[in-house]
Amino acid sequence: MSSASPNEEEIDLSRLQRFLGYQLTRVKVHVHKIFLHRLASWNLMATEFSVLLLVEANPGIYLRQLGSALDISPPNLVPVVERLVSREVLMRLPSPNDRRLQQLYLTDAGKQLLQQAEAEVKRFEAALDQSLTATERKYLASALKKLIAFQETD
Amino acid sequence: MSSASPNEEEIDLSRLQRFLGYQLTRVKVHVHKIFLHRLASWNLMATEFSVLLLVEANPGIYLRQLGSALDISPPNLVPVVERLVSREVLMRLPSPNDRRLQQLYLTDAGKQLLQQAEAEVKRFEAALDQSLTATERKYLASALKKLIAFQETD
DNA sequence: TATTGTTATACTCTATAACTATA
DNA sequence: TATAGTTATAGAGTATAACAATA
Repeated sequence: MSSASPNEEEIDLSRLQRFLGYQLTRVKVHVHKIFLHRLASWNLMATEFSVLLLVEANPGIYLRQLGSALDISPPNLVPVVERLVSREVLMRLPSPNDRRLQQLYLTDAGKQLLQQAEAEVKRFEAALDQSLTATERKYLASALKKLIAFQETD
Repeated sequence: MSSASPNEEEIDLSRLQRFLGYQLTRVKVHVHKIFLHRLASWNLMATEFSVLLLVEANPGIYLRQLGSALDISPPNLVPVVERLVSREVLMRLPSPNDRRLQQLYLTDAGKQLLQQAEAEVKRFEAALDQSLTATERKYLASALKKLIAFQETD
């Protein structure tokens, strides 16, 4: 054959791959896809899983607290909470002290859902961990901690 | 004061923070935000920057090749390419051998834009690198390489 | 038949402004 | 006035089905 299929030809990715930002994006997208596939049985997205986990760890948390913990603005968090309330895994109860506030709690169904989903996530995380050496895990953790604290200098 | 503002109260993030997938997502989002802010002067988004870089590194590349290199499906890549063509930084030329194919090239304006943007990205990447130790850089790189190759076992 | 690029569509995520009800 | 939650809206990313032109 004189002309191969375009997809089989060699593409030079080196100029892009040397950027840490590019690597982080690719890894996040890749890991996120497998994560979603694992959670698909419970019809949960990553954000929804995080919301359930944080509400169980912090019963009575307010929407704004949840949003700042997850870096999601209140307008963007409302539909997520709304979906979970509709599924009856999350409850919104008005705060007795301040009627502007809504306190969030898991329902019994929500606790059961989270228990199963978290077990699956832990299996996934164990597999991820096992793909790395102890040294890689150690310095990956410290590097990620520094990168999350990275701020612009100018 | 007997009741503090909700946002000032302590939220327990520990159950979430121990997950590598959560850490990766948070770091990616954080670094991506600063990256976008740096590129804002050139009115470029991360995907657009990647497209320009890959096209310059691979003149005449086809849309499908570009898409598989960036893990973006053809329907989702078309509007990105369209925007860049409208800005006259990217050119689409029909392939002489196969009239279904469109070969992509940078215009002179595109080359100039990329040169400035890439210099800015390199400054950003240098600052990122400087926030890490040599050991962290080394094992972060090898860990990310393994994670991008991670596949589901079942 | 199979493939490239494209159109259409829908859903999620993100970002901003403005509204309501409470304080 | 200030704040919590909400509504509305728009842009960007992601996913799938289907189409026309070409091979």
